[in-house]
Amino acid sequence: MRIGELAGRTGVSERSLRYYEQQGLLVAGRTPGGHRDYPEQAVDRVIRIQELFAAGLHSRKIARLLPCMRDADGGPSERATPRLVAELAAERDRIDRMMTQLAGSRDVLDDVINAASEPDRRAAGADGAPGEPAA
Amino acid sequence: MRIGELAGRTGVSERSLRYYEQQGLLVAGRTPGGHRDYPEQAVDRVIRIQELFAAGLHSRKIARLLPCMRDADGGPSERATPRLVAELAAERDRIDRMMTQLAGSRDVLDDVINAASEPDRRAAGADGAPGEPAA
DNA sequence: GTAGAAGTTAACATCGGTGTCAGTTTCAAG
DNA sequence: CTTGAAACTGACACCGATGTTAACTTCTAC
Repeated sequence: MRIGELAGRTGVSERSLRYYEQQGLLVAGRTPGGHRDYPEQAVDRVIRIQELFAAGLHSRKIARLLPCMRDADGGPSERATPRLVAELAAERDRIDRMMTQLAGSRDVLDDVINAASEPDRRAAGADGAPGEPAA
Repeated sequence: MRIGELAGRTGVSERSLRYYEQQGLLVAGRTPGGHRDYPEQAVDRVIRIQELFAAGLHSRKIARLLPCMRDADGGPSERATPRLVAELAAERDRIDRMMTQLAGSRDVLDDVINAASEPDRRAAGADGAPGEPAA
């Protein structure tokens, strides 16, 4: 498929797809005229790349990681070097910590959102019971 | 406490603490000489701010959010406007999606890490059974 | 009082993925 | 062939939290 279709199906801009290729994250065939031609599996790969970016990995690390992960495409799947394994373990721990933080922030947001639609307890207790007995 | 101590206790650089104040996220008293003087609760607040940054919120939105969240300090806690609530709900949904993505990426990393320490199954099945029967 | 640690302001740099514009070329359909 | 959509390359801009440096002031302990 061509870059426009891949962009549409993944939600990733053409600009980014070209950037991924430049960084060695994505390989594309070429038509005789020089247009990129992507295989079907590129869709999954692009989504994976996006997820890894979202997880805070940099393109260089992703580039080293990609050949080691066997996705559905069943590629050769290299073995990660001890050095890379150590780096990835650190990344994974960082991601774990980030998930914990995200959960905390999400709860904070929920709290504020819920408080905004509560009936108004100005000087009421923390419970959800109806407000102070009218005088 | 002074900025150095706050930085040490929160793990946030002095630079960032001053930036937080500039953005209206953090209030500090001043000594007669102009040095910042933080209350004890600043520690919790800074950690919250860091979490919200990690969650992808921008300083401006955090600045609007902060007066609406009642933390342990039991501040007045304003009520969020409908507009803000809508924005925060969007942020929360985004955070939820991000958590899902993070979990996916973490699993990918675990996969690669584990594969690197596996016994070697070159042409073996997907199961963990001992390799091919010797000839 | 004095020295050195710690704090202050201001300005500039960085990082890296992405947006955008410009000028050219290719593709596909009439 | 022609024409308009789509793709190509290359360059520049941006965002925004944080690092860093510089020149100066305040605090603290002797």
